[in-house]
Amino acid sequence: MQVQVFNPAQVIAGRRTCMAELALGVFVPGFSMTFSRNEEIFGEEEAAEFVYKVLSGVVRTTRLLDDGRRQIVAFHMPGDVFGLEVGPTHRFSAEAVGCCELALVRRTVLDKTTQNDPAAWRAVWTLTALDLERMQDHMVLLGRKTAAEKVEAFLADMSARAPASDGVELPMSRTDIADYLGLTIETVSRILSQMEREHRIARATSRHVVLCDRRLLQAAA
Amino acid sequence: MQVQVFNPAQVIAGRRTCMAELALGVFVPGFSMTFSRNEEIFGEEEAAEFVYKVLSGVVRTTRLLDDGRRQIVAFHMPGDVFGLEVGPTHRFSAEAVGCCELALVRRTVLDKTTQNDPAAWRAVWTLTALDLERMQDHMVLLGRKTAAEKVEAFLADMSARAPASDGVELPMSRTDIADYLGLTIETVSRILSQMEREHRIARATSRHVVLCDRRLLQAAA
DNA sequence: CGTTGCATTGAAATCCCTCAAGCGAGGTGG
DNA sequence: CCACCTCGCTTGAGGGATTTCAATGCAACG
Repeated sequence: MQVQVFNPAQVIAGRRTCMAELALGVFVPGFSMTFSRNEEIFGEEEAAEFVYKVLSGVVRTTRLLDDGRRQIVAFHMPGDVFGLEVGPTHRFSAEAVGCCELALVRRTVLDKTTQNDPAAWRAVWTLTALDLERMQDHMVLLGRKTAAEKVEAFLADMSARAPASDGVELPMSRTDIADYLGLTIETVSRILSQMEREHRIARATSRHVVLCDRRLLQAAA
Repeated sequence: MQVQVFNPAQVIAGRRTCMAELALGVFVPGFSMTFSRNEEIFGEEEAAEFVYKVLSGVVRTTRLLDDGRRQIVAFHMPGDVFGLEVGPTHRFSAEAVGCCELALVRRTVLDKTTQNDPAAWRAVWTLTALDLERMQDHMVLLGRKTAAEKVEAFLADMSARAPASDGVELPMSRTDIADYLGLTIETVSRILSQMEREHRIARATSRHVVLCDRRLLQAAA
């Protein structure tokens, strides 16, 4: 997949300043930016200068192996914060799944905010800890679930996080889904087709899925 | 596997009070306890009353699926902290891999410490964030690596975290290794045998492995 | 010396991947 | 407006990595 590269230094001119509520009750000055489809937000090993919050659209964070194998570590939906690191550099890359708008906050600014504010620290910790919980759940999926179970869990999760008026609108490609679930695009496609044959889902378009199965809907709630 | 159950309320009598350095520079009053092989430290859904630090031995945290499939989320080595939750309950169970000694700190005591101390909060956040980093690395392994790569990565990791005088002393069973790597015991065993045939490792006993391969040793460092 | 638990090994089966082709929507240029 | 291309998705056939099932080995222990 072709990925455009974004260099923050060049684009600062196009920023719009704003106050971002990074976590519950923690407001910090930052600015917002838009990214187009597949545009790189930051890359692996890059200096972690900013913390990001999704205002609209979806972001994926990914890890690449030398031979091209890719694992999507997370999808970030509106309201989600990402890019906060312990060390000085990012440990994976982030790209816009579709066109999206982000709030950027300088790491140094965030540090200054939390320096004397335990409540702000608790809020930041909660963000990270909730992220950790999500990762742990996903590890069980990656390590111990079958392809069918993976896709079902994914649909249920997306249905909960990005509900459309009628069913789920999947913002990402089959390749993204596969790299998130540890599968191939073909397997994802086949399982969706089979679920449709069994009337457990219906498809308006390839990206718009309606959940019909009782169990799926329950898992989504 | 048979798992004994531990009920903290019954055992408080046997505790020894101590000051635990939960995170760098953060000392809190707690007490220490010992657990025997396969003894349950806490269970899924249980109230998260304590935070734990490994003093000696190894602990595994696991998630169980209804049909018995198991995923080991992490192994905790001496110095590691585990059991700290956002919500009121534990999200997985923890068991002693072998006989081990833990420091227990009441969650309420930790909360009181961090309440007015941003530095303590930063330390706690760092613990959680480093945990998150480890989980993210492990997700790539689970989702995108072959069985051979998984075992190699595991040996390298254990070699770095639990180095023996000569090679690696694996404290956990093949079942534990398999459930950590998303494989079966048979596959783990076969790959170790194959690595031995190729003189990439040597085995003193089934639990004591010596790394011979250049690449493995490099990965361990 | 039998039992028990853990580890290894083999043979067969299965799930998922790889390779390859076809399909359909959307965009571009003649 | 239609031919043509591209890109993402689907489908099929075959193969391979890993699991499953089953048996054996081996060390510790009573």
